[in-house]
Amino acid sequence: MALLDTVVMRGLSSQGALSPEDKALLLGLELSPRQMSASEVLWLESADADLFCVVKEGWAYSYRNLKNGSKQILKFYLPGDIIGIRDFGFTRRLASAVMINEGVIYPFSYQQLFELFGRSNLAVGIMATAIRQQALLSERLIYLGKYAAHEQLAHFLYEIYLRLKRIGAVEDNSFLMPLTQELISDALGMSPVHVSRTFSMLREEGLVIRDRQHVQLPDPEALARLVEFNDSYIDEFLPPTFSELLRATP
Amino acid sequence: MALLDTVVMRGLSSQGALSPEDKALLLGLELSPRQMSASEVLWLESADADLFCVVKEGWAYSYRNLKNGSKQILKFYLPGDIIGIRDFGFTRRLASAVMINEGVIYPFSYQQLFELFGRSNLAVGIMATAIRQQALLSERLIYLGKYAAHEQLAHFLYEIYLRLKRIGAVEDNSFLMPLTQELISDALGMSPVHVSRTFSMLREEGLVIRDRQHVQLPDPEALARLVEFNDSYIDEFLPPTFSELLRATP
DNA sequence: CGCGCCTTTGATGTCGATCAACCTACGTGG
DNA sequence: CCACGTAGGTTGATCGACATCAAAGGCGCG
Repeated sequence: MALLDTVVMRGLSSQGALSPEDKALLLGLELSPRQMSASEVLWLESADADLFCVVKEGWAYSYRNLKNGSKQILKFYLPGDIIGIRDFGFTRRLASAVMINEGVIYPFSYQQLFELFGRSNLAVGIMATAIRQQALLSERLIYLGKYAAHEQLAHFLYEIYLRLKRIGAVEDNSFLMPLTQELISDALGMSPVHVSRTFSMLREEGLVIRDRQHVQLPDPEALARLVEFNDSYIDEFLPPTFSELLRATP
Repeated sequence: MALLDTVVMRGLSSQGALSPEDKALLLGLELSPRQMSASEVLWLESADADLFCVVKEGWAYSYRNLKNGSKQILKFYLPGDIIGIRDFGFTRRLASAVMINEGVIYPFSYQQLFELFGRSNLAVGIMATAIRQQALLSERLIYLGKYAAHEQLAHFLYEIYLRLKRIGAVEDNSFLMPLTQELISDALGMSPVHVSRTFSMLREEGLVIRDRQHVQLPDPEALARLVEFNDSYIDEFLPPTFSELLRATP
């Protein structure tokens, strides 16, 4: 359970890239769920790094505290995401991780991952997960660099929209987003007030309707055009050629 | 040759985490060098992704073109770095990659990587490389978010300094940096003029002396303090516990 | 020597930060 | 059931960091 629920593993599986033994190995991990309350801390920056977490229910985020007292959010984690991959290969956490609302997570240790690495196909899956995270980070970086606030926010919302859509959490172009404007401001590196103004701007243009946690994108395509969104880095699981290579390699 | 020259693999090797067979496998890859001229393109955004490149000599960078005509540089690659890991797991390149000055690279295909994945220890090494890149990206993201121009530039220079130092390319606190201010501006998301002004500011404070490609940091520690640099994400190769786990796992 | 690339310096404009007040929804306890 | 407190959100006024435009000063190279 749980690791197979991961976004990437589901993709691998649906492409027939996982052998029965691979699946058995994943299932054999025997992860035990842990109930988390809102704002509960998974770990703090520079704590010892020794495990990952698969998010089953709820949202979480990772962040770093800054000198000036504010913080920079690196990523929001939705159900199906793996938290902690960033720190794999380091002795200590590079960022803190905290739940946003209540939820359920499945922790699993580095040691368990090592066992999976014995099977090359799974190594590829884990690797792909890590790379995908990096892709999300790159996109954010690009938008932080030279884009105006409304473009950043639009891009951010569209990313969330796509990620929720692929786990079936979007209906009628609307979804639940348990984020305060302050959290969003910490992610986009702007002030909370400006996030508010920017939401107003997008509302007036008919692109985003938001009431507390309810968000609706009346015309997602228009939004995508505004931000020139290249969805491949979210929609794609693994390239077709990979599945072939994986089946070919013993 | 070449893959063993990689920063991470050298780290792994020095910790005794690579078995003789691992090393043999790496050496057996038989990579052939390719001479590159300045500004030569490795690949363009959305080209088919099918290989990596180990940088042997010279500098390179990856970037994305933006709507407004400018570009965002994602990363500068120095000798010992691997270019293209970001795209592994995607069918197409997420960013273009270009040489800065002339140099030598060793291309190797995805297929060759798959063969390495059969050996779990090597999978871990590759994985660690990818994660490390992500860490660099995270740091940049943090600095783009809420920091002033002089802090960003200081952070950028100190990162380059550390990376060059670990490959032995720093002498007397000074090094060669074949970057124009325009390239730096594209990386930091600010205007070229402001990069110039910011360099002046750092010079007046006695933190950075720059003449064309020659950069000297009279007091690296002062710079590190200014940016609260946490070098673990560059200095560290693999945590000691990893080496144990790797030796333990068959 | 003279052309181009890189860099520097000055003047002006603007996007978003900051400070501050107010408003709304919601939960708590009297 | 209402009074109140608190967290989140909106709106206005002011200010500053950086962008942009423009011109001029090195430095290397053909």
